[in-house]
Amino acid sequence: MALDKKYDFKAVEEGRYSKWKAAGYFTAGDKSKQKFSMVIPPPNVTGKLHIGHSIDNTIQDITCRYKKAKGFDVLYLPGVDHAGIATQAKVDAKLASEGKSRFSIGREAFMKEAFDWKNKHTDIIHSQWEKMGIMVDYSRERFTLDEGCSKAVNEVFVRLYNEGLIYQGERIVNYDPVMKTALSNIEVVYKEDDGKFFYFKYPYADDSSKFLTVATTRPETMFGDTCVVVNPNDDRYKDVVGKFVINPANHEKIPVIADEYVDITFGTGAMKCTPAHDPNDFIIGKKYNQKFIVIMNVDGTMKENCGIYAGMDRIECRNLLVSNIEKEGNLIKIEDYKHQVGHSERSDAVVEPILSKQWFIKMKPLAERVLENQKNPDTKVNFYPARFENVLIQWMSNCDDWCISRQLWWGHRIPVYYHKTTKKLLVSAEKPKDIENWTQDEDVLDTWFSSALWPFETMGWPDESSDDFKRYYPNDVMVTGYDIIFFWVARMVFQGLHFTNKAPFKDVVIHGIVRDSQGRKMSKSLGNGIDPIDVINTYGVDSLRYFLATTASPGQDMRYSEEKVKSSNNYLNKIWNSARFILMNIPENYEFKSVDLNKLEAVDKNILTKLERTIEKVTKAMDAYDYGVASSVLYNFVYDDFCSNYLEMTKVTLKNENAYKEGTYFTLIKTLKAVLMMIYPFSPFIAEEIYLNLPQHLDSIMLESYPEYENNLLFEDDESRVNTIYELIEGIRQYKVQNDLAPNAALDLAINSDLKLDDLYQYLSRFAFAKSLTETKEEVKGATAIILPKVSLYIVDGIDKEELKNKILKEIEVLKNEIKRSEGMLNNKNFLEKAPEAKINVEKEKYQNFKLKLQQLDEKLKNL
RNA sequence: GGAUGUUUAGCUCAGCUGGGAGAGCAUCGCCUUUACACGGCGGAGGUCAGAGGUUCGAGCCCUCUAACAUCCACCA
Repeated sequence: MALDKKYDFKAVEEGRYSKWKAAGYFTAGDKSKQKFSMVIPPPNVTGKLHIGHSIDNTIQDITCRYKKAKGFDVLYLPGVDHAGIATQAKVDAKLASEGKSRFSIGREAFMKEAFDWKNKHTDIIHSQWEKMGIMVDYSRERFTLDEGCSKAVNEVFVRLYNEGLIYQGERIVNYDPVMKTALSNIEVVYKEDDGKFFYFKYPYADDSSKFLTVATTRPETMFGDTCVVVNPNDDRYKDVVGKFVINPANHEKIPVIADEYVDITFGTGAMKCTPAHDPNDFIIGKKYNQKFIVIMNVDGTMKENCGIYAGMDRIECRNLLVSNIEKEGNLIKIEDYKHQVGHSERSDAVVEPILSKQWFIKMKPLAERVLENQKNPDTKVNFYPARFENVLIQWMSNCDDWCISRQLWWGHRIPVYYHKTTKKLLVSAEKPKDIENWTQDEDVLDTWFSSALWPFETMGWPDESSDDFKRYYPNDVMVTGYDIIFFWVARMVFQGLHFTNKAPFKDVVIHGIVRDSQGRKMSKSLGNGIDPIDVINTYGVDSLRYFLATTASPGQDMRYSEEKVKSSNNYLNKIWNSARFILMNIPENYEFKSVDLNKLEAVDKNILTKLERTIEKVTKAMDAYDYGVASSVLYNFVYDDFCSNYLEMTKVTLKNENAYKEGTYFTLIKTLKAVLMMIYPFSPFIAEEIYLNLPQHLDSIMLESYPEYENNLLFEDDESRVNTIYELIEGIRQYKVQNDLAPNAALDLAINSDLKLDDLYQYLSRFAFAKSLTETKEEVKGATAIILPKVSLYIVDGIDKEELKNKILKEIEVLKNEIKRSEGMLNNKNFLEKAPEAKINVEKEKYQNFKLKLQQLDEKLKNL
């Protein structure tokens, strides 16, 4: 078999994935091996996958393919997330475009719509996984709303409730008036908005000629005000504390109280207090036994207790109220004011803090368990890079209780039932038998509630005796972006510890996000997103994967760069062509078998030695999830050692009748195979295609083992002798360029060396166009010398000019500086005492070489 | 206000536990040599943000400063 002249990624990738899948290579379950498991972060069923998913999946798949090649039974478990708010927003929008709403069609019909949506998008996601080439085990695919996950969710809810860790409470929560649901604190994103600061007169109740000035950004909440608060140390207001003022919005009498919370220097130092619509005011309200007056509906319209404003939208109300207060002469001024305003992460609506009854998880005991666990080196979760552990610890150290109820339809219904007549509350995983007497809680759970259980609910939990749970839990690694540590990683860790007594995974590998070429975040509004499918169609998935895995260092953001994708493609083409060369040069029916290592040619020993070192370094980096380092070590080996040096050399040995060619064939195939295995996790398609053209291949590279480091293949003497040849060739080439000689100018050479340089002339004539090579025991006068440790090579003709003299002078200058530096070090007592001996010896050797070279250059200069 | 990250060649970025700075792209010169022009050979280009300090030795460790970025918490 022979490879095509050009690496055609389309031909290479076409149909390959379905063959792998059909052959069952993605299915875990080989009990003879040690297990390695990971779950995919389930993508939302809201749309198609973007390049952020691509980097995530690429790193996961590299990890899995590497581990599989290293002999593990790998489980890479796929699935999708129902994505409560996000999906419901999409389905709501679809219904709206058809002139319908979820309320007009009812819960059942809505759920059908939503499931249709989910199915359609799951299909899209599947086709994208296929395009990305990820080896997920479809036989174990899960969905966060499937039966097993629902069972796990109910179990967790009930147990946490019974343990007192879930409670129902009336508290200020962030309300999204567009989606009409409560949100957790981390679903609120703060943005700087242009707002207004309104200054109002609050006349004294007993003397309308006097007033307090109170400033606010949200005048519409004044209907819920119960008092005005000033700082007790604020001299301006000492006399008014304890008196009453008139709320200019509704003309009600409210007291002025004093509390140190108020910042004297901010605004006017007098703050209106709305206990039901502001978290800080809520605390003050509790402290001073205030009423909690809710004045806004969940859709952002004003309640009946707002007089003429009842039913108005909050902003409409604000505008009208301000102008009415102005008419009454109580508006002092309006200032422009930039401030941070909370927006809903999903709908972007300005969130309203509203007092409402919701379900919460009590975080403190759960978080403390996480913090405790991180102190134990044996059971802690290891972050790569390590600094991200701080993000977890910091958040766990001071997080608020988690509001888990959502006023949505798409999600896990809260397993709480209210008795129709007795009003008794029942928390139960199973529906009550006399369901007709009960009403189930209308709310669903936060999506992240089920996501938090993902690492174990997908493996059979709560049935801890299930095969997969016993074998594959806990997971070995979790790969995800840093933007999701709070939302997901932290919650998986505390739920895992609480319910399985184990951290859900040993390692967490954190990666950054892909930005556009200018470093901006990709977003719909900017329209700067890169569709991975477009990249795959242009450059192939192997190039995209290589690019994504190798462009950024761990945890760091990266910029999308088409040039780099292209250069990844060039690299793969290079590997393709090196393979093509090798396959062209081994005999037709060559059988790959071991050979007599002692008889190997020096150039073969040289590359085998370098290969072993490469395997060692690459493996070490792969084990540390450091794919950037692994790939660059391999890259340098492939380009410099393998292609530029070794393959060129074999052009000589393969034509040499006396050479041990069996050894060269062996070395060629062994090295190529190792290179393929090392590139395979990154770019599996091209690796497979070439692999299947090797002699004695298995059915697929997916069945092949990763190369092991073998120290019986280290031939250090031969390695350094051959390196000397490479250096001589390089020196002659430089000489030609510097002396304006044609690259193929023929030269007479003389050599003085103790080294056994096998077939040196062959190599020099082939790669440096040597006309002759003679041995000499002394310096050749008037010739240019290439001086290496233990070798001097003289270029006898091609003679000098003034330029050459200048060059020598320059070289002498450089050498003198080196010698000065070296002498400085070697004369430094501290260095000699404190530096490691090996380092000192290296420096001494360098020094000797410098001296020798200088002496020879001086000679040469004299002879000119 | 708290925290983290970044600052290295024209551009985008590597640089592992401190021991004389690398890659890709771009650029210059030469080469169509039967693996590859998606290439080969050779070159040019860096006070490693700044200032101190530790060390025999600092891009790397410590302190401070500056710019940029991100996250968390936020005063009505």
